[in-house]
Order: sequence, then structure tokens, then C-alpha cells
Amino acid sequence: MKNTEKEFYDVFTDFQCFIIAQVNSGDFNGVTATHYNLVEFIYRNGASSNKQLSLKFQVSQAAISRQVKFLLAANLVMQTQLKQDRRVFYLEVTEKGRQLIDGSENFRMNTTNQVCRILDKEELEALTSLLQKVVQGLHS
Amino acid sequence: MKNTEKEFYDVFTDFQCFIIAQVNSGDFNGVTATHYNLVEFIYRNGASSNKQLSLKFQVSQAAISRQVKFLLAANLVMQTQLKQDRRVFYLEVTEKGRQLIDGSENFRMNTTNQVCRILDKEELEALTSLLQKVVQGLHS
DNA sequence: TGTTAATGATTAACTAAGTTAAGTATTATT
DNA sequence: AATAATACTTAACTTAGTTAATCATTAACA
Repeated sequence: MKNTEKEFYDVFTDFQCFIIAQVNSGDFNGVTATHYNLVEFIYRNGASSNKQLSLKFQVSQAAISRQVKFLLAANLVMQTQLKQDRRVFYLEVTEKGRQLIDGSENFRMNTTNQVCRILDKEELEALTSLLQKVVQGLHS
Repeated sequence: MKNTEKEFYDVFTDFQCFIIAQVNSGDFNGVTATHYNLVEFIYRNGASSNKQLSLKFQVSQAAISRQVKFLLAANLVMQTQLKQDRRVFYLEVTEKGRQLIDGSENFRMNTTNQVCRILDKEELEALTSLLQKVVQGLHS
């Protein structure tokens, strides 16, 4: 293993541990990080189907289905059957869901926001384009 | 949310999903990604205690304890009581553990290696120093 | 020096969140 | 019209965390 790679390994494992810890941390007023991430995605992405979420988060539709069940019960999202294809139920955030994402108290939950706080504009742009390349490379 | 941040959010959520998917994927010959990460860390870091691993991976000692139990049963690591402090049991990889990490088939399991494969030297160095800043920022 | 407090590791009971497989409703194919 | 495919759901199971309690050992100190 080359020296450059060794240095990357060291910092990256720390970073990776942080991301995973964040997901495992959960439970902010009964809302786990997993719930939060789903609501946030629906909020930013707009109306989303079960299928779309399963592709985005790379988990089974069964997993999404159960999480959505919770989000519906908690009144964070609402579900509507699509008229053009009645197999599809699309999700939108409720007012309560919007408040969860916008609420400054929850701001800290978001890894993205933490990174944005730490890096300046140029650094953020550099990191974005590097990760873009990595993500593209991973999917090919 | 500024445009720079929005772009970062989009690519970062993809990246984050990949990392989590990798950890959830598991089961390469009965060895999950969690097991693999532990063995890899012990291999690269040298003799490590339960406590050290729990700090590194940001999980409870109880969680480490159970994972280590598996690694011992699978003969991937071995445990020795420290003479200077007999509360501590340090871990080292066995020959089989070393083979697991070195084996080219397992190479793909490692997120670090995938990133190293995708980026060239300069890009890797740039990403390393950006993540270094992020990691430091997160811990302060 | 002997008691008390702290530390490292382990176990038990529990929880969160994934998985696969099977089932239902709807749509597409031929 | 029958068959195949798709979107979603549910059930049974697994993995890997958590906290709380316990044991052995070491550190602190009256």
C-alpha cells in the first residue's frame, strides 16, 4: 500500500465511522436518523414513490415500506395513489415533516450540513467534484 | 440552501448511501463487512484492545465484544492478556486473518480501495486533506 | 494497608433496521 | 383473454447496535 493510500485510509476510516455512527445514533424525539433521511429526501426531491426511495437509499422496497409506515403514523409524510398508475403511491412531506427538516434543532442531525459548516465555498466545491467522480466510478 | 451546498448535498447523499450499503451488504464467506473492517483495522494498526476498537469505530465495548467473539471463533484474530494490565486483552490477526485482508477476492469489499482505484494520486491527496479538515471539524 | 472508586471486558435483554420470500393489486405483453 | 411484470405490503428472520449488570483487575487515598 502506497503512502498516499495509507494516509487516505486513515482519515477515511475515521470519516466512515462518523457517518455510520450518525446513522446509528437515532432517536431525536422518536425520529431516527433513518426516518429523518427519508423525510429530508422527500422534502428536497418532491413527491417520491416507494420504488424511488429504495433505489436512492439502496435498500429493499420492503425496508422502505416499513419505514414509510412509521412516517405515516407519525404524520411526517402523506401518501397518495398515483392516478396514472394505481400501483404507485407517492409520498409528500406534511407541514409537520417540513418543520422537522427546517427546525434548527434538527439541523445538527444532517451530515451534509455539518460538512458545509466546516468547509468554505472553494473547499466544498472541490470536495463535491471529487465525490462526484468517486460516485460515478462506483456505479460503473 | 445555497447552490454550492445543494450540489454537495446531492452527491454526498449518494456517497453516504454507498457507504451504508457497503456496511449492510456483508456476508463474504460468512464474514460481514463489520467483521472485515475490524480485522483490517487490527491488521493495519497492530495489536489492539477491545477499548481501542470501541473508540475507533464509535460503538459500545459490548458491541465490539460480541464481534470479537465471532472473530475468535472464526480464527481470524487471537487474543492475549496484557501482562502489564491484566484487565486488557489485546488482539492480533492470525494467518487466516491476514489472508482475508490480503486476498485479492476480498479487495473489493474495502471502500477505501475502491476510492483509491477511481482517483489518481493528486485527486486522492486533495480528497485526503479535505476529509482531514472535515474529520477534525467534526470532533471539535 | 485496606477500602473504595475506576477501568476493561463480558453477558443478558432489548431494539432498529436490514434481508428474502410470498401475497395482492394493477398494468403491460402477446 | 391469459400470462408476465411491476409496485407495494406483510411475515419470519438476521445482524448489529444499545443499556444495565457483573466480574476481574488496577488506581486512589484516608
